[in-house]
Amino acid sequence: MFDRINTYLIRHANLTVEELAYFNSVLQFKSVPKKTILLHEGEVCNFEAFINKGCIRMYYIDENGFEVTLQFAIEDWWVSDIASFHDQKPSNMFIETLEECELLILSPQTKESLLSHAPQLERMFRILVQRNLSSLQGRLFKTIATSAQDKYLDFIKRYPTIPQRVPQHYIASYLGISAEFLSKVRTKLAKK
Amino acid sequence: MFDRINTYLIRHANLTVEELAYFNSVLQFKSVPKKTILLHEGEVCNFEAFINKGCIRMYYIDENGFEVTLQFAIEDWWVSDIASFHDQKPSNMFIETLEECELLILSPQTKESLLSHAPQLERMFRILVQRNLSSLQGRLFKTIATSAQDKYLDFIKRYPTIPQRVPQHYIASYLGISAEFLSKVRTKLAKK
DNA sequence: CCTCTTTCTTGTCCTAGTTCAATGTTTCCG
DNA sequence: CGGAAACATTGAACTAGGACAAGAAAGAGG
Repeated sequence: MFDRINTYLIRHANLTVEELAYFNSVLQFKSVPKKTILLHEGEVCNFEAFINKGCIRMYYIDENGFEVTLQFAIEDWWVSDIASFHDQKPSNMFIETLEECELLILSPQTKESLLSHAPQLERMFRILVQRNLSSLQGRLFKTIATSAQDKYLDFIKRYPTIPQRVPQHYIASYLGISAEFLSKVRTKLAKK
Repeated sequence: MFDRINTYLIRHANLTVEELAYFNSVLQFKSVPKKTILLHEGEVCNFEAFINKGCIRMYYIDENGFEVTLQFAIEDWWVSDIASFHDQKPSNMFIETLEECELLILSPQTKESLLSHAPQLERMFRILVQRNLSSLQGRLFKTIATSAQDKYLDFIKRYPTIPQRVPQHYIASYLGISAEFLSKVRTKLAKK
């Protein structure tokens, strides 16, 4: 049950055996069915979840019901609305399982106590957020600067396993194009 | 010379007088003329700079010379390509002064020693990055989901002082629209 | 195995925003 | 002060991608 996260933690932080055990002991295991909304707009996000198994989508919805997928997350990813989690303020996004999921969950309190037990985890979490930021920066650039086709090609290259796991119209909403247009892009690509 | 950053540090971290003094002692002050490129694509970013005075722009350029402004930064902001700074790998962005600037600079080494002297700064930097991430998430959403006009209105509301300080076509490149179209949006708005 | 729902495709028409080019306006610096 | 850059505006022609509609495929769950 903790194999996956322990491999992850050993790779990303320098923990003693005791710290690792403590980390495991504060995690809450949760098995969640497909299509469960883990966080609803307006709610305060009270989890930071490590995905042991499954696939999750984070997304925004605007006043007109228009959806934008912020992120797909699969095994070995952490999922949370950090802003909402950290400041305990209402979120403006949704987080939803796309498959049946096994999650290992930190609450604000357990995270706090974890950080005081093993302060070097501050560093791990900081680096995690930094990588996230940096990849989002690159994504914003591509979103603005490239054509729908190039964005799609880039996506399947970057996340080759995702297209097999999630409906195509979610990918469109990640790329910032309509589902119909993505379909057209794909048929055009297939003809080559 | 350190007034501004000390006010900032007192607000964002819990430092003793000695820690604050140490922080000041490792900062390198640098006065930089207008239109200076602080970081060029391909270079490793070796600074994290606090803006004491002035205005800075971070941007990407693609193969066709198309520019995307990632961020404007003014007084009290930290500027850096964290990914490049942290991993000491080549950057793919540019950082350029738009006005004459006064900067207070951390190098990778001084930051490291700072963090070992005052570990609670880990937290401050983590939160800094988190806020950044979260505002970038919101921006990506708006970039994808809203019209040019709404993006512009949102921008001037969010950053009311920036339009007075930076050329309009840079704002267009921040919003992800052409300079010409921004001009049209503005004249349309003015007619109301 | 069948049915209901979700997802995907294809076509037509339409529009927000682009590109290009020309002109006007500032700014800044020698 | 004057002239060259840099910046902003405007218009005309064009296009990438959107919206809508209708049908085809494909799951999934009883």
